[in-house]
Amino acid sequence: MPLDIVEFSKQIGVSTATVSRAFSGRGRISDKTRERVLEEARARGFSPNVHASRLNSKRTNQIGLYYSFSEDPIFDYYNMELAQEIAKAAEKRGQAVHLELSRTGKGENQRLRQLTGGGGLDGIILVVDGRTSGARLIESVQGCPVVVVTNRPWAPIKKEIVVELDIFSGMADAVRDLASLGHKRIGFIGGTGITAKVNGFRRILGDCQVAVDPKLIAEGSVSFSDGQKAFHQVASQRPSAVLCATDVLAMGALNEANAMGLNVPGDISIVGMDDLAFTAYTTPSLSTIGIPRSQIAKTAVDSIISQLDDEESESPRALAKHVIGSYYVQRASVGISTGA
Amino acid sequence: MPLDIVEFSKQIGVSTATVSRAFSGRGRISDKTRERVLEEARARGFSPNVHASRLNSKRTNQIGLYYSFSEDPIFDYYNMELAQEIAKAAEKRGQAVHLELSRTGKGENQRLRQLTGGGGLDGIILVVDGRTSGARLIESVQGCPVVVVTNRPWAPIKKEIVVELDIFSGMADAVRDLASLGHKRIGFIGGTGITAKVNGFRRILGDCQVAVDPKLIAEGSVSFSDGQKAFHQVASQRPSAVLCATDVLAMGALNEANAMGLNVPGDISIVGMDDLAFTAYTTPSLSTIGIPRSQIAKTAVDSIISQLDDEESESPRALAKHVIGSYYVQRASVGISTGA
DNA sequence: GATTTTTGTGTAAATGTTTACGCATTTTCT
DNA sequence: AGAAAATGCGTAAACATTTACACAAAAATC
Repeated sequence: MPLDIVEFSKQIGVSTATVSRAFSGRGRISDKTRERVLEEARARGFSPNVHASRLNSKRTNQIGLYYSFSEDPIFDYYNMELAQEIAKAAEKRGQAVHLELSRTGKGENQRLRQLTGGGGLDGIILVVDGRTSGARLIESVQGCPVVVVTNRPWAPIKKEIVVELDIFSGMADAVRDLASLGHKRIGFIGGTGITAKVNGFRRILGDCQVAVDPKLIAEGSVSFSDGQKAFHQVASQRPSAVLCATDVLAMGALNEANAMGLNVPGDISIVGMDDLAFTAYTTPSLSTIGIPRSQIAKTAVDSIISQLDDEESESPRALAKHVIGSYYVQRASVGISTGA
Repeated sequence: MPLDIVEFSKQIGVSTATVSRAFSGRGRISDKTRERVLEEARARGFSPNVHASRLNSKRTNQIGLYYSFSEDPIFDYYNMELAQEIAKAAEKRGQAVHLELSRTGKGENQRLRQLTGGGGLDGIILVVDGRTSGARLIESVQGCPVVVVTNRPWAPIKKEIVVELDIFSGMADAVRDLASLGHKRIGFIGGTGITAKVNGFRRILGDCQVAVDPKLIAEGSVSFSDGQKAFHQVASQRPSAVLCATDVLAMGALNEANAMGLNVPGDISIVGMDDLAFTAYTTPSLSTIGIPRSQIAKTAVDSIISQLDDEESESPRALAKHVIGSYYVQRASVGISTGA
C-alpha cells in the first residue's frame, strides 16, 4: 500500500538512486534536487522502508541496552537513571536505544545470540552485576561491538570493551570527610553480592586510620526494609556515622533512625551510594557517593561507535578498559561527630 | 562475513525454505528437521538476518515508546516507572521497546514521520502531557497503529486509540477519606499545566461537601523546590490537610513542613499523586493517589497488538477509548484532623 | 578552445530473507 | 488396494532499498 521508492521516483521523474541519495545524504546530489525530492516525499507521503535500507547499509542505528541482574528489581531507580543517560548519549550520536531487561539465568544466552546475531543492532551495552555471569553472557554476543558496564574488577579478555565503575574513590573521600568531622566509629550497611564494597570499606578505613569494628558492619540485601533492619542492628553498637551500599538502603536507615528517636545528623550521620535524584528530596537530604552517570553513558556509547568505525576501517580492534571514578556529595545527613 | 542462509543451507544439505521454516516456526516442517537445522545453526554460528526477514514479513516486533513533554524533566520518575511497565508488558507480547524522549516542539513531527513511516515499528505509544500537542503529533504518525496515553479528556478523532488516565476517582476517594477523618480545610498544591487537576479538586470538594477556600490552592510547578515554596505559602492559611499534584511536590511539602516545625501527620496531613515506588520510603511514608501503571501498560500494548491483528484481517479499525481509574493508598502521612 | 576534472544523475546488480506454488512421499479412508 | 488427503521439502519470485559503475554535462585548467 505505501508508496515504494520505484513508484515514487517514477512519479517525480528521477531515478531511485537519486531518491536514495536525497534521504541518506550520502553520494553526490545537488541541493536543488535533494530539496525537491524531500518536498515531494512529504507531499506524497513517501518514506523509505528502513528494512530494505538496513539490509544494504548494514547499519541499524540502534544500540541494545541489556540489563542482566541476579536479583529483583532489575530495573531499580539506579538502573532507570542510568538508562536515561544512555538514551540521551545515544541520541546525541544518532542512535536509538533498544531496552531489554533480564534476570540472570537460563535462556539468556540464546536471547542474546538472537538479539545480536542477526544484525539487528549496531552494538550492545551489557550492564551486569556479576563478574562470572557477565563473562558467560559475552560468549553469546555474535556479530556486533559489545561494551560491559560493571562495578566488578574486570580485565577485558575477549572481544569486549569494559567500563568499570570505581566506587572506592568516592568512598575514600566520604570516609576522609567523616574522619575530619571527628567520626571514629563508622559503620557499614552492605548487601548480598556486594562484598567488594565491604572489603573496600575495610581497606579505606585502614588507609584513613579509622578502626574497623566488625560489629559495625551489617550485611543485608538492597531493599528499603533491609536498610531499616540493618540499621537497627548496627545502631545498637553506637556508631557515629554509617555508610550504606545504596541510597535505597540509606533511606531505610534514615527512616529507622527516625523511628528510634535518633536525630540525623545530630546523633548519627548517614551516607548513601548512587546519587539518585531523590536523595536531594529526603529529610534531611542524603549525603551520597555517586558515579557520574552521564560519563558512564557517554563512554559506553562512544566506545560502541568507535568500534563500529574501526570495523569499517578494518583496523584491529583493541581491547580496552575505561575506569570511571566516583564523587562524594555532602548533604544535610552528615554532621560533626558527637560520639565519645 | 557471517554465514547467509544460502550458504548455510547448502552446507547442511537442505533448502533455504527449510531453514527459514525452522527459524520462523511457520510453514510445514518435521520436528526432526527443525531440530537438526537449529542445532547446526548453533554449531556453525548462523543466525538469520533480521532486516532481510523483516523486509518480507513486515513485522518488526518493536513498539515505539514516545514521550513528548513540554517541560523538563521529560523522563521523571513517573515516566520511568511507566516505561518500565510498558517494557514488561511488551515483552510478554514478544515485542521490544524502542524508547524515544522528546521535548514538545519543532522537529517532532518530522522525527515521528521518520520513525513510523518506514515500517520500522509495529506500533507506537505516545505519552503526552497536552491535548493540543498530542493531536498535532498524531498527524505525523504514518503507517502504524498508534495509542495515546494522556491524562487529558480526549475523544479519539482520527486513527488513534486513547488510554485516558482518570486521576479523579482516586482523588475523590482521598478527599472522602480525609473528610471522614475530620478534615475540613483541605489545601491543594498544583502545578503549571495541570489546571485540570485543580478544577477536579474543586468539584470533588463540592461533591464531598467540603468548603473550597481559594487561599488554600497554590499553583507552582512540579519540582521538589516548588513543592517547598507552595507548601510554605499554603501552610500559612492553616489547612489540616494538603493534596499535592505529584509525589515529588509532596516530598517538597513534607520537607518544608519539617522545616517549619510542623508534624506530619500530627499537625497536617499530606497526600501526593503518582504512587511512585519511593513514596513508601519517605519519613513518614507518603499517602498517594495512583493509576495502576501495569494496567496502563497492558492496555496500551494490547491495543497495538489488536490493531495489528485487525489490519491483517482487513476489518475496519474501530476508534476506541479506554479509561483507567485511580486508587488511593493511605500511609503514615495522613492522620486525624486536629484543626478547629 | 581543447583538455582535464568535477558534478549530477541513471542503470542494474547486489542485499538475505519469506512464501506461494509444485511435486513427491506418506498417511488415512473406504 | 486404490483414491483422497496430508505432510515435507525444494524452486524461484518477490520484498524495497543501496551503491558501484558508467556516462553526460558543466566547471576548471592550461
